[in-house]
Amino acid sequence: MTATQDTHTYENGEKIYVATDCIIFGFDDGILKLLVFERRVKPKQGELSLIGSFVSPNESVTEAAQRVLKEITGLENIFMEELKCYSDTSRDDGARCISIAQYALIRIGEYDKELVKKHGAHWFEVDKLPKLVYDHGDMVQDALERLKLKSRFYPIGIELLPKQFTIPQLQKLYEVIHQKELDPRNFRKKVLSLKLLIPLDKKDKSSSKKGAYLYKFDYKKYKKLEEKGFNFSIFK
Amino acid sequence: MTATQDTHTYENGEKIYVATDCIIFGFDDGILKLLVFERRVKPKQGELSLIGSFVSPNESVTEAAQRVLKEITGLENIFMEELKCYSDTSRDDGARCISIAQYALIRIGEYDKELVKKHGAHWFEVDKLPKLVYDHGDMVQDALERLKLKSRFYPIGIELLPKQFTIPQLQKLYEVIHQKELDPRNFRKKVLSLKLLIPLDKKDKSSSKKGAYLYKFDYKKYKKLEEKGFNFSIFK
DNA sequence: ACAAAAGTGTTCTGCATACACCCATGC
DNA sequence: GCATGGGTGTATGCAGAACACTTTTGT
Repeated sequence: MTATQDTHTYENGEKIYVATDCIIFGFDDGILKLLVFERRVKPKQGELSLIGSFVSPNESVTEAAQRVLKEITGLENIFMEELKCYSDTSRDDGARCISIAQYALIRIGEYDKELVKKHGAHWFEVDKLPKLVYDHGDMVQDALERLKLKSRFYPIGIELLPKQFTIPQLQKLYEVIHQKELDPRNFRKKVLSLKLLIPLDKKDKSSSKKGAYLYKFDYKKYKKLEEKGFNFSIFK
Repeated sequence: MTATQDTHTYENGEKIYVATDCIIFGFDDGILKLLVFERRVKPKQGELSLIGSFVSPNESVTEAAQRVLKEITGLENIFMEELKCYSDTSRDDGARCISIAQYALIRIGEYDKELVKKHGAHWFEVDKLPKLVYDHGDMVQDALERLKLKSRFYPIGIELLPKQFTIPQLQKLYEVIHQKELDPRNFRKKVLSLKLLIPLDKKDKSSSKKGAYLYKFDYKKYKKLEEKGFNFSIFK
């Protein structure tokens, strides 16, 4: 047993492999999807896994995750947050390895399709997800829970929508994340009352004949409000 | 750069020291306290740090934290939750080391005083906290934020109170955590309306002449409600 | 003309807020 | 008998929940 007093002396420490795995969510026309990756090499060749990497000695865990994300999707500066650390001794069948999982929310229209294809990654609907290797399935479940919780109080769902979006689109997103139907009148009222959507006087006609007004999210205003301790909740 | 496809092949992985640090909160008669530890050995001898340990190859991070907590306080089966991973390359001045911080909430009357003394640990009031080594100060700030957030929606504050407690005690706890005065009538009404406190027909006279009724928290009932997706919030 | 989705307004109810007084007891 | 903290009740307002109809336009 490593004696408590000895942290930061290193003598009693043994090194461990440290990895990060990314749970990459996308929202495609009413459906929540996950970017997973088909393993091309042994072990577990042909099986599905999250996209991950070892953390190298000259980068933080966050940097490692950002590197991975860029490598696969070409995207930078996107929403990504630490989920939790997976460290069961039995989680892996090789050497001892812990993984700090991160979940990312991307706009599904914006990633680099060539890169994704090149790496053998595919989008799967979250509710039709096949088995993933090791504890990656748990990671996805935990990430879904987190998304559900966090999106109630923080506008992170916005990161999954195109920069310009309609209110029905936003509603559908919340319905999918929370697996719950919402009343369109009350939803609209609540969302608009927050005064965080900027109307654009443009319509999106892709999903109806009448067309729905486009909005964009007022990041600046939200940031100011957040600093003042502002807090909202979409449902009770 | 570690290629993404190679996770779980280990060839490209380099090992890193993995530690865990515990942010141990206690609530002592209206004051929120933190258990910190005076370093007896070099480096940083005499400075204050959180209690931590390296994670050994045959234990999970959680197990390591539980081991540390037991070693220092004698306590087992207490509330502890992962906070986050601290992994900046510059966070330490020795070898590369990441730390997965965990915060724990203990009943300050129940720990083993001999053990704590033996290890050179002391309680400090959180708002009079001296400088801690490395990024431990950040960890404490982050833990306080988390405690604030989580205690609004989950009854984790209970873990800081004696098993039998009064409503004024509970209120004081919330006031300290949220740094906000609460109306005693409304607080009482809200708390009792949840029907999660079992009245004990006993009074605690330690803080008033009249004495205040003692209650205990109905863990079983809460667990059932939680499974059904029940959700409360102490404030708006 | 009609189907399909977008958009609008009102009522009701419950919960958070604000607020003032009596109670029990040790000193 | 008085100071100290504990305990109770009520009025108000706001925000969430429930709910039905009109608008636009492509076909």
